[in-house]
Amino acid sequence: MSGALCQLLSEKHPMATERYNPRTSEPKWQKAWAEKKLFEAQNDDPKPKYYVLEMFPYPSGKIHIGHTRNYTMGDVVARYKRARGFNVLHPMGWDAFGMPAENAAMQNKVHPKDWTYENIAVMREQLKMMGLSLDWAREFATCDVDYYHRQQMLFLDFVEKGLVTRKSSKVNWDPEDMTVLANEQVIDGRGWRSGALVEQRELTQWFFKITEFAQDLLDSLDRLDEWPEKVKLMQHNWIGRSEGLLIRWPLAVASSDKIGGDTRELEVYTTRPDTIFGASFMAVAADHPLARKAAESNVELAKFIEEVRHMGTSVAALETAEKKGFDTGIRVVHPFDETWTLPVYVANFVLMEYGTGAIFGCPSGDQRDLDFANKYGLPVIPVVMPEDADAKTFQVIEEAYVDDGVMINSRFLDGMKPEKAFNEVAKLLEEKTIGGRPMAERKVNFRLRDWGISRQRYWGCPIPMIHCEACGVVPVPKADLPVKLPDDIEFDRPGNPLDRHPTWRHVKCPQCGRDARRETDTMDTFVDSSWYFARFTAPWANEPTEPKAADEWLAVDQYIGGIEHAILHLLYSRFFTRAMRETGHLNLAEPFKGLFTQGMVVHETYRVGGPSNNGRWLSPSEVRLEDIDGKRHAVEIATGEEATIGALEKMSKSKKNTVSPEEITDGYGADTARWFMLSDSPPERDVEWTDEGAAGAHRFVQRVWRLVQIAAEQLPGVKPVAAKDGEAGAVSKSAHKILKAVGEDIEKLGFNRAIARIYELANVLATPLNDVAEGKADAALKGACREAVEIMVHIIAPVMPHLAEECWQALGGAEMVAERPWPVFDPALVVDNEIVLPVQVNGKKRGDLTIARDADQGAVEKAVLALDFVQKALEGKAPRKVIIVPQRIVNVVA
RNA sequence: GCGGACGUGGCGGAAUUGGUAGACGCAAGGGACUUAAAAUCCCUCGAUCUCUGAUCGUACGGGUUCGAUUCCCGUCGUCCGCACCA
Repeated sequence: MSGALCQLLSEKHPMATERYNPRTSEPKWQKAWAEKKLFEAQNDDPKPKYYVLEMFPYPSGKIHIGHTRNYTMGDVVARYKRARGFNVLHPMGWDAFGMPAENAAMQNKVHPKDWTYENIAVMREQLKMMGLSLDWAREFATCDVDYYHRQQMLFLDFVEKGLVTRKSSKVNWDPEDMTVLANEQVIDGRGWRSGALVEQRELTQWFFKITEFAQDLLDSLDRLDEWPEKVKLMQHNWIGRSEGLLIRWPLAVASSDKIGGDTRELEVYTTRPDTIFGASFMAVAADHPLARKAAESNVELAKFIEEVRHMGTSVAALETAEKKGFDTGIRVVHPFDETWTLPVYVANFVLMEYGTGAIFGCPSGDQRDLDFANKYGLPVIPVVMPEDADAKTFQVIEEAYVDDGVMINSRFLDGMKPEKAFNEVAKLLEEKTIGGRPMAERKVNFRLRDWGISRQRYWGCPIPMIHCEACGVVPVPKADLPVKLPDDIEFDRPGNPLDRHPTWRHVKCPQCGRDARRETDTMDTFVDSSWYFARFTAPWANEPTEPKAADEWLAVDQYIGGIEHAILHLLYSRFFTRAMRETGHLNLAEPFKGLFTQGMVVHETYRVGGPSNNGRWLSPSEVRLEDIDGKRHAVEIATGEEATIGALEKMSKSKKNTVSPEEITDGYGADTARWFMLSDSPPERDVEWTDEGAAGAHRFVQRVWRLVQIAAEQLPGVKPVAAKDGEAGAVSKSAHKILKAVGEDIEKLGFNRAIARIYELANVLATPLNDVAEGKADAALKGACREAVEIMVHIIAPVMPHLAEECWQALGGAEMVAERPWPVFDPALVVDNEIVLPVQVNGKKRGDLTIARDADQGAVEKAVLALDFVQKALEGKAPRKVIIVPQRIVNVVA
């Protein structure tokens, strides 16, 4: 910029520039929106529908900034879609059952109900301060009797349809507290409270038969084209369909006799029957019937099984533990060789839940089997080798060979490809018989297990079933619902308070009228969150849904939530929608049309007393950051002690690196917080909260306000008109290009890109608006500026709705921006007549070519070859090749 | 352990999905204005060198291509999920 212009800009404008004050503006507009009920969706609205939903929060006590980023994303979409003429449903609720309420009850002697509803009240106010365009009329909490009543109705309908079953499964048992522990409550194999060694226990529990939908849940993934590929892949792998062979290995006669003689075979599921000649051992789960049988006469083995049972139930714990086995002494006979017997081990890495709970180990073709074989001195026979290897010298010692290749050391299979060998083994074993059955059967197996929903806890939805000694398990009649949680409970002892309640569990059997007892298990909280999105479509309904409303609103057009829910919550919801379809509550299979998984908000951590485990964590507000010789230091304000700056981590209470929304809204206002959270970082990635970033965002708020004030004072009554040429034309072209880009970016949830474009528009407007203020603008520039400012106000509105309203009012707008349509760009203004083509020589950029947009390839080539830097590079020779990518780039190969 | 991602200046990131690497913002430095400060405005800002130019540069090492941040193979690092946290 020239010195003269600098001088002009520095001259004081005649008007006083008042700073924008969010503390007065934001509540004012929030009230105005609420009074007009702008965000309450009507089910009978004839406009096209759009359902945007963010995963609802657990009411842990306070909203933190991570929540608000999530909700702001949804809010931007909701406000944008509303402006585009959609009937938008954007509801909010509370995932309100769960363990933390019970923990609070035990620690602080608060009733889980009071604790939860108090938290909800606090968090609702926090959300309201953020200016989210939510339909609060549809709000509910999953712990509302009204909601779990309908969930019990759904449960009974599922029971009737045969979608519910009872079976035995394992839980983490804390022998000291006499209670069931969640996986997260098991730390290094011990109970988090008692410190006692946890053991596995079998309990009869309730399950939803999600496995009946396994194939459909898998196949339907292909049609979810608005889901991230990675989530679909994760679900694909989780469902884990495999085609394999069930092989029945005969027990050696001596072995069979040893364990009583009535067990004569070992059933094994394998996806690699082709490697059957590489087998060197069998391994069964610790709770496999054969293991138990063998342990009856083997004290050492019983001890080993006991040890395995102390590992906790989580797969991660099992698989990261050292691979261990114990030889049962039992031997099986090889299906293709009666003289070949193999040992049967009990192994800690074999899971009873998967397949048949027994495997055959082929060390050369599986790394885990190889490690196991090496540890216990079992033979390693390579049976598949790369096609170009030599069968005589090919060896497997430390590293298993798992790729495709050719069969070796496998008798009649030698030379085949593994796939053919698979079919050959299957065919031959299907023909053989054992105990009157074929020795092998082809079987499709899923890794997916049925969904265990029983929880031995108080704060959850009671399972509406009754146990009668005469009639068995009887459903509570629908007329007797809801089964309400009793309020008078004690948390003075661990365990489930429902179990020891004096009266609650006693009930008459609905069938025979005799004394019976209620089921005291409550449902997994994932059940609550598996259908809340459907309930939002008619939260007033007496039935779980109003099927018409559900079918009209669903699927959710845009669902937004954390990647941590990529598997369980989303898979369970997909199951639930199918089950609700079978029971007539709605009529679709897939609940979420578009899915977006956003990143977390992270913050540095600070601790004093060294980085070791005994350090003391400090919150950002307790720390002063200093810059010494370019190095950042953190000092505890209270003591002056130097604190260690730790890694960026997910905000958590334990590490005290949380930032609450009030810390920003109290100072800068909600719009600044919303703007900052969406700028810079792409929404799917984590965002680091920094004070500098928030301050920068706030500077922009004030900058927009200043620009609008100039326009409001200098351009009153000026008609907004786009210009085609000159300085005014440049303003209009930029404004329309940016308007177009911002719309496209929001559609793609590219909020950070949209924000970068809006910054550009503000930059573009700065000089012309100053010209206007200096009285140097002609009518065309005034009209163009007025139009561009109005565009700017509308495109900031989804992210900074309060500021937009204040600006629009200053510009003399009659209605609120929240009620106004999205501006329309002029297609003629978003294309340029001349384009600048980068010109490369041998793939390196050497200059530009400015040429008419519609110039044909020949004209482009001619113009490029005439450029002096191209001539110089060619040294008078003809180019070997000229690659012209239309509208993109030119590459001259010399 | 298994599964899934990510890695670009001092920092957050952009790059029309194979076509100008570093848009936009933050931080930093310099300047204007001011009695001064804040605020605001302007300029510079990947590295190196023989500095109006050239070379290198997108975690690291290879490969495919006229052209690679983008695709392929390998290595390293960070993060998420693993079924009773929500």
